[in-house]
Amino acid sequence: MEIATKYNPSEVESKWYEYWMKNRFFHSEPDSREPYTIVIPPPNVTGVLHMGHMLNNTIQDILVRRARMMGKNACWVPGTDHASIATEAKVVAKLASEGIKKTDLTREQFLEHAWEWTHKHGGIILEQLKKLGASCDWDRTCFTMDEKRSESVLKVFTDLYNKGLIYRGVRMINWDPAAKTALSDEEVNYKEQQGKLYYLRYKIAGENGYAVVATTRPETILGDTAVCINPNDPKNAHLKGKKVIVPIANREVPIIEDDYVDIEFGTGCLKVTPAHDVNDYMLGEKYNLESIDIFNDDGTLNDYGLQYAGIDRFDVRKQIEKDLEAAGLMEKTEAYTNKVGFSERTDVPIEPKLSMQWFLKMEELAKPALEAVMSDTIQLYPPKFKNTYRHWMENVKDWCISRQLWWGHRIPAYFLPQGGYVVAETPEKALELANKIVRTQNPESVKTPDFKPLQLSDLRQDEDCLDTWFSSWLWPISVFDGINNPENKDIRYYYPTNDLVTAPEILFFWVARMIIAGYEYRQDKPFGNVYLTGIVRDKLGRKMSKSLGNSPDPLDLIAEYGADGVRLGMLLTSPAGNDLPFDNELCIQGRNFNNKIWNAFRLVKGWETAEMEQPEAAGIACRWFESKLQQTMEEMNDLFEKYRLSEALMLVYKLFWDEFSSWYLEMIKPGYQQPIDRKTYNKTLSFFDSLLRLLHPFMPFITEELWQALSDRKQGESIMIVPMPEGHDYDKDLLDGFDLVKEVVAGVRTVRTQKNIPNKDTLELQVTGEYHALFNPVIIKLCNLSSVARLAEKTPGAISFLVGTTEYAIPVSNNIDVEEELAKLKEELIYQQGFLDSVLKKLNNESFVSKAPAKVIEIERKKQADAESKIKSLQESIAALK
RNA sequence: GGGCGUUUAGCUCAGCUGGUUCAGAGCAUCUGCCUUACAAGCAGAGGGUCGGCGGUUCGAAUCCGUCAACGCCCACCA
Repeated sequence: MEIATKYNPSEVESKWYEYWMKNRFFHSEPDSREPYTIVIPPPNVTGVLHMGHMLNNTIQDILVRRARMMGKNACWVPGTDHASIATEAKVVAKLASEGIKKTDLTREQFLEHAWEWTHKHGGIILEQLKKLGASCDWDRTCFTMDEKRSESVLKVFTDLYNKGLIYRGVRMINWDPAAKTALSDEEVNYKEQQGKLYYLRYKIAGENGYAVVATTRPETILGDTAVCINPNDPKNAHLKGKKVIVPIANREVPIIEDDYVDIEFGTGCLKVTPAHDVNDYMLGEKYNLESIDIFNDDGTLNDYGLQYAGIDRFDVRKQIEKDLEAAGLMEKTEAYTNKVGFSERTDVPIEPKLSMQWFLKMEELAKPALEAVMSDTIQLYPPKFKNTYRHWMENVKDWCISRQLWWGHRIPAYFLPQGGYVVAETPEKALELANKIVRTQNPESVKTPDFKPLQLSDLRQDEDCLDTWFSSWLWPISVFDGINNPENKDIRYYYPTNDLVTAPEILFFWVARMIIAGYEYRQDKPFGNVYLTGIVRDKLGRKMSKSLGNSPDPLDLIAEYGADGVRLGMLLTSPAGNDLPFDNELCIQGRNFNNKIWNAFRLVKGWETAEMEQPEAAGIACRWFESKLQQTMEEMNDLFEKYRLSEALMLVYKLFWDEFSSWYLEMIKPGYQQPIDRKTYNKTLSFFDSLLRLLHPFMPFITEELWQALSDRKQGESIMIVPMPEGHDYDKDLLDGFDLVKEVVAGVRTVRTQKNIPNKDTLELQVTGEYHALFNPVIIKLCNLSSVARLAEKTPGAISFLVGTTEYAIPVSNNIDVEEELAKLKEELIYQQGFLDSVLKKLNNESFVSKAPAKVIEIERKKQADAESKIKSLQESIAALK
């Protein structure tokens, strides 16, 4: 059979993915086995796969595939997020490109466009995940805004409202006067702005003096309802208890005192405009100040703007500066740089604006969630995030859950014509509640003949949507329909899930809130472990982003290096929580490893077998590799438990490349065109099988391809559903002994390289000192020796090296460079003597001998003896050469 | 401004409660090889005063203090 010398991933990947799908290997149903569950962090429904997804989903797939092979009933639930802000922004942009403004559409029309967009672009990302090899249970694919998830969200909202945890309140939001919409904090970009700091004079009521106030926004004075000083500020103490006149508005406002004011800033005197500044709003709340909104939605001034009404805020600023100067109320201006928030969408400065929002009380809800992480009921990897988590949870603020958007779960609150509102899961239930209110409010009118109960059309549903996270926080429960049907068999079997793999940026937005929801709605954690990945960066350390254009297209990478190659590339250098500086170089390394495995397979499958005695070297090799395999598996299990996946990969990488390919296969390899004995051959196939299984979670495609070819497989068999190799005891002494063998072989090879002795020339190896003959056949084979001779004294002039305290020597017939050899030996001698000195220094130090534990002293004595023995042998060699 | 974290070879990282020759791994680099699985390979080699300073200790990459640089999260300066 001719097999290409290079592995070609594109030929095999789609074949095996289809095979897995056809055989429904990814699908899970509850059964008697132990479950292993992961829910995917749902990507934005209209998103495309980026490098962050690659990393994240590679890790999840590794965990799921491994769990499956460990005998668990593994279930990885995929899905997408409606991502209200991001998706709505995309739809708005798409409509804009067609000349349609959102404001020209009704809500229903807009949603039609949004759904159309979602159906067209939604799920592309899930198809892309298949290229990566993701073994998701696609039958369970969910969407945060599909029917069951929507029902869950409304149910939870209603429930929390009924528990008194949801309330309405006024809050500052970011208003985009160009788009006439509210923006989330994430959609605001702060930029440094060159501006002015204006010092304005507010006349003190009934006196001649002025209070001088520093501001960057003189146009907002029309909304001023107080001036604030710090109570500990001596220079403004004379203002205490006074009132001042706001310029132009000529409104008398009080001087209030609060230590929020920075004495050092400006004049230490702050104008308070509760309607247009977040901090001022808080002062307004605290001191019960009036709030005067002076802006229209488009950023022009309203009637409170007096003569400036109808003019844009920035034009007013210029005008008011002149007018104040003219009135002698402008003390001075200074150049000033401050940060101004700009709309990500329209790039105009945002305007803080007060608006009525819905909130969720967090304090009580957060308690069990904090406790769960602090007590390690839920483990964070890496654990350093525990601190961050605690800090946030201890200072948790109420969650503003409303968004001024159309794309999302509409808030199930219904306003009654006569005022007030009801909250219910459906309009019908809302109507029922509303009529109940009507009846209790007005028991008499109900009895009159012309009483008409409220109709659905009388109710006006709240216009706002819920924050996207208000649906995704239910994800681990809602994907199993555990909100709507709390006792169904899926939720009871799969919940709590095992591992969550996500980015640290959303630890609070998402992870913390899922934990909260888990305890509130299942009285249990949503997952046991949280693996926090790093950020994928480019070579220059920049975050990969679309705007920078520095992110490679994952699908191009897969086409170039194969999915397995890219998976390895992602994982080779990414311990949990660390950023991943991505470089194509890593994929090349991954691809090369694929090729290495491929070629090892070619070698093994190319052998003919014959009935013959197993060579001694092969027998030793089998015993040794058996132990090496066991040892590595033990170490891998340990690393997986600690979620140190990169290290686990590196371990199996070295096991295959170094131990198996470079050592084991070289030891058992038959001579050219010679057959191999059947015993060794079968053992080798079984090793290969084990190695493929260990590698499968990391590189599913090539391992399936080779596993299928390793022996005759039946239809429906697959490496992804066979068990991981069983671990058992191994021979530690054998492994230690072999480590010495490696050093001996390396020593001989070094001699060959240095003396330019071709491999085909047979050499004799002489040994003086402690030595086990067990490995002789192996050493003879690997080094092409004629014999290993145990001698009291080596041949004079032979080239020697030390392994431990044993001296090895190779007699060479000619061209030995005595000077060079002497120099080498002398250098070694100097090192050993230096080492001996440092050991003796320790041993002669009385405080060391008296204070150090006996065991440590014992080790030092051993070092001394070894060094002395080495020195003796080196001195003998030097003498012999001379 | 508040909190957290990082700093070990050219790069990315490992080094657990201080003590086996502890200064490591992979990649990259250099040298020699197209040796009958693999040049996407094989064999060999070089490379770090463990960020600086100070302290504790018989002994510090490891513990403590301090300084510096970098990163992240949260809040935001009128």
